[in-house]
Amino acid sequence: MKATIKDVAKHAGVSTATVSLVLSNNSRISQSTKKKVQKSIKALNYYPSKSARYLVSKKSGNIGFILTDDHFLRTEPFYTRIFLGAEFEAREGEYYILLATVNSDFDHNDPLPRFVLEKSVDGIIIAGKVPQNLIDRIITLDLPIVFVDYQTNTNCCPLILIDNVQGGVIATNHLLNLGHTEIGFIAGDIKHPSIYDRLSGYKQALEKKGIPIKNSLIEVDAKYPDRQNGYEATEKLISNNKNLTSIFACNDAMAIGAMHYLKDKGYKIPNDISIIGFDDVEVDLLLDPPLTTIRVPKIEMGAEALRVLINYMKNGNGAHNKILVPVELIERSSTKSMLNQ
Amino acid sequence: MKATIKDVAKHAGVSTATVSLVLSNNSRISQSTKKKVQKSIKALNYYPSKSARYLVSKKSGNIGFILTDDHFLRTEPFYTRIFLGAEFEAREGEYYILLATVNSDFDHNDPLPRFVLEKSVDGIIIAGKVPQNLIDRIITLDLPIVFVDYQTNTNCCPLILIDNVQGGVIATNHLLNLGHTEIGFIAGDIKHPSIYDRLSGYKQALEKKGIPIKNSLIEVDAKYPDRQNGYEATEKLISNNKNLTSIFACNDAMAIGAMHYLKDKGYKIPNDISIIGFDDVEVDLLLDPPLTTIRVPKIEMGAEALRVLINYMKNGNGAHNKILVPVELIERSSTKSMLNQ
DNA sequence: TTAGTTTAGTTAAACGTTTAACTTAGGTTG
DNA sequence: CAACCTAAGTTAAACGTTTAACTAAACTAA
Repeated sequence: MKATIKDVAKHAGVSTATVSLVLSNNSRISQSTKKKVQKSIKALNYYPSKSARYLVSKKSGNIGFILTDDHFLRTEPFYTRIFLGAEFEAREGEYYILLATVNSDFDHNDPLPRFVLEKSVDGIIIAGKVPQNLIDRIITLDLPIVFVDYQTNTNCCPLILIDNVQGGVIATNHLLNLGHTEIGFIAGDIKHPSIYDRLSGYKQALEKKGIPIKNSLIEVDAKYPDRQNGYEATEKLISNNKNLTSIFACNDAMAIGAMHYLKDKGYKIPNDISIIGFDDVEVDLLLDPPLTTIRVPKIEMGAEALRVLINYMKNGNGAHNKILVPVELIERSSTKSMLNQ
Repeated sequence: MKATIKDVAKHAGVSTATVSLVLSNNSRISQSTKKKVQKSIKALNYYPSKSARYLVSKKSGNIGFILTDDHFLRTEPFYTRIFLGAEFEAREGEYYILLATVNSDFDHNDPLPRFVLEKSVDGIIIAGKVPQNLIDRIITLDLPIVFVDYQTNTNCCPLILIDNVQGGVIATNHLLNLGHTEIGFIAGDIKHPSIYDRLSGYKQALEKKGIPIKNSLIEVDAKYPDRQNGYEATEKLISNNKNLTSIFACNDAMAIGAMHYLKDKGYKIPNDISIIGFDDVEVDLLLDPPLTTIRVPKIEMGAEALRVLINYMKNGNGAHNKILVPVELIERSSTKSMLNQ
């Protein structure tokens, strides 16, 4: 049978309160007693009952993690990594993470995730774009929430965001520095804040160099930034821009689609056309050529989200924090200089 | 403030015991009282406190889900789907699922997942191959466990397995029926029971047709069944078998690698060589040509694992159950008949 | 010496359920 | 009509913690 605090107390010859105080590292307990109690805890393999503990503290010890199921099931693990980052961070801590996926067309009579209905979480992480009406409903519950990789209009909660604008600048500058001036930009879902920001970065970088922005170089009509749409966007891009020498894809999935299209049509990468992606997903390395991209620290973002949430829960501060996670250029072989040709 | 059972009892003019009995649908309560209480529950938006409930029942209400992190992060979502299947199944039920990933080189002084140490789960699902010493240690805890998609030598727990032998037979028969006789088999990690079984199916099908099994057609030296190894295995296979007309890859990832190799070398699929995979992951449809494969019902397996576990936990039976989940042939365009050429 | 302070604990109530044991009012039997 | 049964509840203990309030001993200061 599982040992209880009473067993430990008896074993150590103290009261249960003392054991509890040792557990919470209270200074009222002498070193010698503390040692003694800790020995008993070890000896009996005692772990405090969460239920009993949370009963009195009125907490649940759980944190909810919400995202849409298609994000969770994305072919290239992106949100899965963010989730795992949170999981890693929670490993040593005192919280468990409960995952819930919602449908991406979640509507106002779909039920909220069970853990929020049942109030079994003390805080929530929302990852990626989720339906607005989900947010609206969840926000009324006044649970601490942090958003990761999604910027909502509600200015209520800490935000952990990729520095997308800066990423767009870095990617575009990389191509500019290589001597490219005809740089295509392909994306899906331009209303998505992240993608919009990447495009802004692209524009900023061009403007700074005094290069005019051509609309024909910007292909952002796809609905979703996946491989298939990358393929098709590239097709349009190429047919409208005969002098194109490089492509900045809003994410790696679209970049991969672009590579497929170009290969199919006999273009050599990077000799004919350079490609840079965004995200840095695992397969990039397996591609031929390996894809130059902007690395997003996914695991780290998940961990950061958890840290920020816990701090927010404990101290109540940081509600308006907006953390921009820096990105970095990962130079591989899909981009090449135009200069020394 | 959150409503408690006392609030409900007061609101409905009954005792707290009555409310509790209504909650558990006890027949001792009259219809009229039941209605009244349910109304109060709704009115107060009452949800029973898990902590209080589990305190007395000595349960945790949680189920642990364990897999290795590289499985969780597989490029093509496979275990992620199994997990999601369990999550879907748990949605309406009374359990929460706690995920823990372990390192694939987990060794005997790595700590067990926190939820098992802290005894915060009532049962465990183990998905995919995990290190044996993890299993050995976890098994001593006498928690109910079910394994999904992994067959361990310990004969202790319900098993949810893909019918890999049958899958191997179906895949091979498909190629045989199309007139192929030179069928290559590529795999990684042949010690993995699933892969071993798929090869068995391959052999069985050939034997049944009276076709001799040639070792040169079987390429199973890779360490892990991923794209890269699929690429390389195909290279060896081709160089050793000039008359090869078809390939059965042990999974889709290797099949995709094989397709890359063949395309790189100028082979036409399926005209020159037919390929069939195994798993049915999402990208198969995006390939050119779309990949013929053996579909594994991943979501369904996860759901089944949860159902079996819950039944095992509640009724204690089925410890030696071994559920073979049937697979089906998904015929797309990467395989083609040799007959009418 | 006395009153006050500090240290290192202990006591007991409280958290919100479940459930075995009890109660009470009406039947039903023989 | 006594004895028993049944239906529909109620009472109260128990689950394993935390923590505010208390205590007792040892020390300190005047």
